[in-house]
Amino acid sequence: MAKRRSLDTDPCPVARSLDVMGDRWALLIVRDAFDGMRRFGEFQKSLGVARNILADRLRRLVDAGVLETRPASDGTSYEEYVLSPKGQALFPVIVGLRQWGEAHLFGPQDARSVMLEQASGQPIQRLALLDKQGRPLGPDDVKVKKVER
Amino acid sequence: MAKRRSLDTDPCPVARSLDVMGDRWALLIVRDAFDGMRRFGEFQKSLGVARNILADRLRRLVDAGVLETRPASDGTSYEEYVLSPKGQALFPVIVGLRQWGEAHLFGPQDARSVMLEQASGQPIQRLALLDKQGRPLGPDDVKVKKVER
DNA sequence: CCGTATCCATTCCGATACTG
DNA sequence: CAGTATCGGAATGGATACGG
Repeated sequence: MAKRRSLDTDPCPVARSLDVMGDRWALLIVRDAFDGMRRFGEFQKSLGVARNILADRLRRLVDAGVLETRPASDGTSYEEYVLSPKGQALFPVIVGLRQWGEAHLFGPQDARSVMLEQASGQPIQRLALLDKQGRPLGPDDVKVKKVER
Repeated sequence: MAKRRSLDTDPCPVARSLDVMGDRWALLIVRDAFDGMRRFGEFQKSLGVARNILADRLRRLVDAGVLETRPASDGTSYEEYVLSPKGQALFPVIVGLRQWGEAHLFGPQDARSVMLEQASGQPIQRLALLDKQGRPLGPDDVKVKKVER
């Protein structure tokens, strides 16, 4: 009784995304992968997560097509975990969470250890929805359209 | 033993965001709030979640400052839950998850029941990071800068 | 170093009964 | 309708031992 209902067939794409990525570790693993981490031990050290949990989450992300495995580049017989194109497409989500956290979850005295900037050294202005003319949109400019198929 | 470690003082803003919003229901509640839902029963019906869980999650989101309560507008003695400015700032995160799900979690035969468009009726192009000139940036254009405080 | 297996505590979640 | 209280089962997470 009381089995956890999967959202993988939910009509809402937000729900389906959360079914895959909506737990404590998945998006942190993806964050680290964007940071260039590939090895089991790198993730484990960065996250401080138990190894059995990490192994389970990596497996799920591989099954979901977010990560891909490849033979270790250092000749050892282990795996490396790299973002697939599908995983790379999560970039805006990671940035959105980062900017929200920076703006609303740090006090004035609080240490900020990371911030985003362009590779050129310029700070990034913001994350935005663009219309076809490249103009940024706000919540009130957007509506959800119900579609039958 | 084995107590769950909180991430609310983690130096990474992504981790702090996930500490607040990184569970199965929080972002779905916020999604519904963006959709105009305010009442306990509306959320419950939309999510199908158990009422005790919903009550707990609403309380946490209020405590976190993501939602605010106000007296019911219909004269009843209950509460309404509306997004605070802090909660509204999650808009890009919701949109990012929505677009990722639309792009990668629906098969060709699969029903899409919702899609985003501008209030004007135009489809939205995409979610992007903007530099100061308003140009969209990709993952390779961005780096993380470590900052001491 | 990379995992897997096992054990145990905590947390999550659904069902249901109950209150105002 | 809007919650609260309680229960039991499932999932999560940490520690640790073990094997490749």
